Amino acid sequence: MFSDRYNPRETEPKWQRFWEESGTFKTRNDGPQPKYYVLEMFPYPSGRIHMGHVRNYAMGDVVARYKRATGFNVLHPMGWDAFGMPAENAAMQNNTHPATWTYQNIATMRGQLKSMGLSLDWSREIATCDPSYYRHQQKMFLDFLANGLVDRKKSKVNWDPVDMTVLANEQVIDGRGWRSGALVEQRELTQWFLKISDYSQELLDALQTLDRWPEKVRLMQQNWIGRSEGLLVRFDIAPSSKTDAREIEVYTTRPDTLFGAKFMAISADHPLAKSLAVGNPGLQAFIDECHRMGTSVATLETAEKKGYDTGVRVTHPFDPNWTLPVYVANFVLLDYGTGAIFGCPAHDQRDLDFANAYGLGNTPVVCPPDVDPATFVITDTAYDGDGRMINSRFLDGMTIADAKNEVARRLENETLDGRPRAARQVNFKLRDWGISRQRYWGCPIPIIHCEDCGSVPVPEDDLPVKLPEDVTFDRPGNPLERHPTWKHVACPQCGKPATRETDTMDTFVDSSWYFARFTDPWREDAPTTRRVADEWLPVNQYIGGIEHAILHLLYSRFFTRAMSKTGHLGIAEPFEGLFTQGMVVHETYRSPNGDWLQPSEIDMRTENGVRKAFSLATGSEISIGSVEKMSKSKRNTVDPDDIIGTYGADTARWFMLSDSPPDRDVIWSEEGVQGAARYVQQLWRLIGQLAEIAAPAGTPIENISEAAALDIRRLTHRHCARIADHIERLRFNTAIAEIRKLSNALSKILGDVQSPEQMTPQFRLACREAADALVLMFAPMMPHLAEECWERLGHSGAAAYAPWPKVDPALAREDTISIPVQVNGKKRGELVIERDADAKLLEAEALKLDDVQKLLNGQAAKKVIVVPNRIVNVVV
RNA sequence: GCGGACGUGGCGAAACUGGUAGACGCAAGGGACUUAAAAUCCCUCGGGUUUUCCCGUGCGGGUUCGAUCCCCGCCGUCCGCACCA
Repeated sequence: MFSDRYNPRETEPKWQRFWEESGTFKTRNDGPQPKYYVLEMFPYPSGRIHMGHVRNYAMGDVVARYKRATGFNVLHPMGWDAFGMPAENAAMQNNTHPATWTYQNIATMRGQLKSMGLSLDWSREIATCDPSYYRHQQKMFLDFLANGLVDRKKSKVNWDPVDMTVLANEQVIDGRGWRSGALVEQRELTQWFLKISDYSQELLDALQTLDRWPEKVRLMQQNWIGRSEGLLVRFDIAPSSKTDAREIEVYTTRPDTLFGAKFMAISADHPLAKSLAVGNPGLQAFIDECHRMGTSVATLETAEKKGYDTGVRVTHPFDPNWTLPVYVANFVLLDYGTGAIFGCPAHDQRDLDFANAYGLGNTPVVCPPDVDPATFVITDTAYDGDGRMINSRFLDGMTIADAKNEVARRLENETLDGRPRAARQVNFKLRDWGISRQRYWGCPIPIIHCEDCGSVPVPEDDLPVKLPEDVTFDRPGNPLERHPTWKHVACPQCGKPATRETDTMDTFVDSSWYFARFTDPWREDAPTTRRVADEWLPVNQYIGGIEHAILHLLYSRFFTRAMSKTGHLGIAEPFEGLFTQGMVVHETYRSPNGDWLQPSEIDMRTENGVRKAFSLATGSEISIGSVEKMSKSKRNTVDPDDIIGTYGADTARWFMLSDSPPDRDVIWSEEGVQGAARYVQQLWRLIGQLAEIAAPAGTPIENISEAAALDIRRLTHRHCARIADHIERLRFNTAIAEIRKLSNALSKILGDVQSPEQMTPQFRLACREAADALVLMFAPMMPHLAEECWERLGHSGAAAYAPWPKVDPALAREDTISIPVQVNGKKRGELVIERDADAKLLEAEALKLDDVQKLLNGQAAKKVIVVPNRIVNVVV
C-alpha cells in the first residue's frame, strides 16, 4: 500500500483536498478554547508569489498549526492588499482594467498559496479593492472626520507634471519621477490628513508596552516620532528693520546657548521671508533657488549652507542693545518648530558651517570638562558635548541642564505684549498623515464639495462610493477627474450641483485595519463586530518584513486608536507580538559578456573540490557572484511553483525554516533544498520501519520498565519538550535541528536491533509513542508528509486534529548527566554522575580523576569551584 | 553626522545569556553495496602535533576559578534615520 519513496506530487494535493473538504481550518468565532490570532502581512497581488512569501507564510503556518495542536482556537486568515499603482501601470501598458488585472493575479496567487498547504481559513478571505471592504473604510473615514481626527489643509507635495500625480517621497529618485523621469515639482495642494500627530506622545509611550516587538523596530518608531523638549522664544524685531512684523518666534532645544547666538535664520517658506521678498528681487531669487533644491537625500548631503541677509535685525532677549542679523537660510525647515532658529555656531555644526561661510564668528559658551575656558576656541568643529557655561553672564558656571532651566524660567516670567516671552514646548518630528492620492485604483474619499456648503460628507446611506468601471488609462492623470459623469452630483445638504472628491486614499489606509476586519469579514453594516474584534485582538503573533517597521506598523497603531475612539474597537495596540523575518537571498551568476543568468539556467559542478557554474545552454563557465536579495534585475530568483512542482511544498517549507535563524537572511541553494528533500525520504523510511514494529495505534502506554524501551521513551520526551520550546520562541532552525536529532537517534536504535527477540511488547509500545510524537512534531513544518505518515501509522483521524504530544517531565529529565571537570579553567576530564549530586560528592569524584591527580602532582588544590549540575573547576 | 545590530570551521549555523566552543545541516574526502550510476549505509572533517598536548569565537587589553557571552579601546560589515534647531 505504501511505496518506498514518498511522492509529494500525489500526496500533497490529496491532503489539501481533504483539509478543504473537511473544513479543517475554518475558525469559529465562538469556539470554546482560548483564542490565538496569528497573522502574516497580507500580500500585494503583484502576479505571482515569490520565495519571500513562502518564507513568511511557512513561519506563520508553523505557529498556527502548533498553537492549534496545543489547544487554541486559532485565527489564521489571508487576504489581499489589492489597491495600488502597479494595477494602474499594468492597465496603461496592457489596456486592461485594474480590477481585471488585480483579480486575475489574486486567483493565480491564491492557487499558489493553496499549493503550499497553509492552514488558512479561506472563508475569511478579503480584498481591499472590493467595495464590501472599502465601504467600511469610507464609513470610518467619516467617523474619524466627525471625531476631529481628519483635517483638510494645504501642504507641499511632490508633483509629477508628466504623470500628473502626487508622488510619495519614495517614488522620487534624484529629483525625478520614478516612472516618467520628469523633474518633480514642489506643489501646494489641498489634501486630506489623518491626525496621527495627536497621538504622538501616546504612540511613543506605548512602545514600552510592546515587549514582544523587536527592540530595533521600537527604536525606529521612537526616532521617527522624534520627541524633543525645548523652548519657544520670541525675539523682537529691531525698530530700524523695514518690515511691519514685530517679532520672530524660534524653537530651540538649547536655550542654554543663547549667549552664543550670532544670527537668526528663517525658512524660505516662512511668512516673513515671503513678505520681505516682495520688492526684493535678490531675496525672491534666493527663495526660488531654495525651492528648486528639492528634498532628495542626494541634494541634502552635498548642499552647502546658504543664506540671504534680509537686512532685518532682531534684539537679543536678554540684551536690548544686542542685535542679530536675520537670514533666510536653505537649511531651515518650515514645518518643524516655528520655521525659524537662532544660530549658535560654537555648539551646532550646521550653524558653524553657516557662520564660517558668512563671517559671523562664534563665541563658545559651553566649556568641556578639564579644558581651560581661556584657551577654549572653536574653529571648524562645533562642540556639542557636556560642560560648564562660560561667556554667558548670569549663566556662567552652571551645568547645561541648569542653564536651560534658568533661561526658561527668566523668559517665561517676562511678558511681551501681554504674553510670556517664552514657553516650554515639546515637539515631535511625526507629521500628520497625508492620505490624498490623485489616483484611480484606491478607496474613494467619501466627500462632496459644494460651493456653498464646503466639504460635505457623503450620507451613510449612499455608501459605498464605488469606483466607476468605465474608465480609460490612455492618458496620464486621474481618470476620476475626467470621467464624464461620476464626479457630478447634487450636494447632500443643499441639493445644488456639486462635485465629488476625486482623490482616493493612500493604500496604507487599507492595510491599517484589515487585521480587524478578519475577525468578522461577513459583517455588512459595520467595519467590525466590536465584541468579536475585541475578543480576537490584539493579534498575538504578527509576522512580516522589516521594511514595514515604520509606516505600516505605525499607521496601524494609530488606526487602532482612532477606531477605538470612534467605537469600532476597544483596544489600543493591534499587534501584541511582532516578528520580522529576514530576506531570501541567492547567489548571482554572470556570464563573461555581463548577462545575468537565472539559477535554472545553471549547471553546478564540483571540480577538484571547487564549486563551479556552467551555462546549461552553452556549456561555458559562469562566474559565481555575491549572494544577494532575490531580484528580477539580477535574475537570481527561484520560482516557488517550480520548487513545489519538483520537490513538494513540505521540502520547500522545511528548507526555508531549517538553515538560518528566522530573523536573518536565508540563502536559498539547490544543494540545501536537495538536503531537505533527502530528509523527507529519510523520515518516510523511518516511519515505515516504525509502523511495522510499533504496537497498534491507540494502545495505552503504561508500566514500561525495560531499559531499551525506557531509553526510547526518555529520548522522545526529552526532545519533545525541547522542540515545543523552540517553536514557542520562533526558533524554527533549532527546532528542526532537534527533530533531526530525534529521528537520527531513532534510526540508530532501529539499526542496532540485532534480533527479533529484542523487539519486546514494551519496546514496540515505546516505538509507537516515539513514531506518533515524531510525526506530530514535524507536522507544523511538513503537514502533508505528516498526514501521510499518520495514516501509515494506522491512525484513522487526520494529524491536523491530533493534540501536541504530552511531555512527561519525569521522562524528559535526564537522570545521569556528564559534568566537565576543569583544572585552572581548562577541561581535563568529565564525570558521569547522577543529576543533582551534591557539591561535596562532585568535588571528591573530580579530585579522584587521574588527569586531575596528575596535574595536582601530589599537592592539595588551592580551591575547588563546584557548580552542581554544571561544572567542577580545580584551581592549582 | 545620529541611532542600532552583527563579526564563531570551506559554508549556513549552535552554545540553556558566565560553565565541555562548533550541536544540526550543506559542501568535501575516504569506504561499503552495485557491471555501472542513482539511491542508501559507514567513517573523517577548526588549525598544529598525530602516541601527549598546544593554539583557536574580528584585533588589543581588563574583570573572573572560568569569557563567544561582562567592561575598556580599536578594526570591519550591514541596517535605519538624516539640514529636526
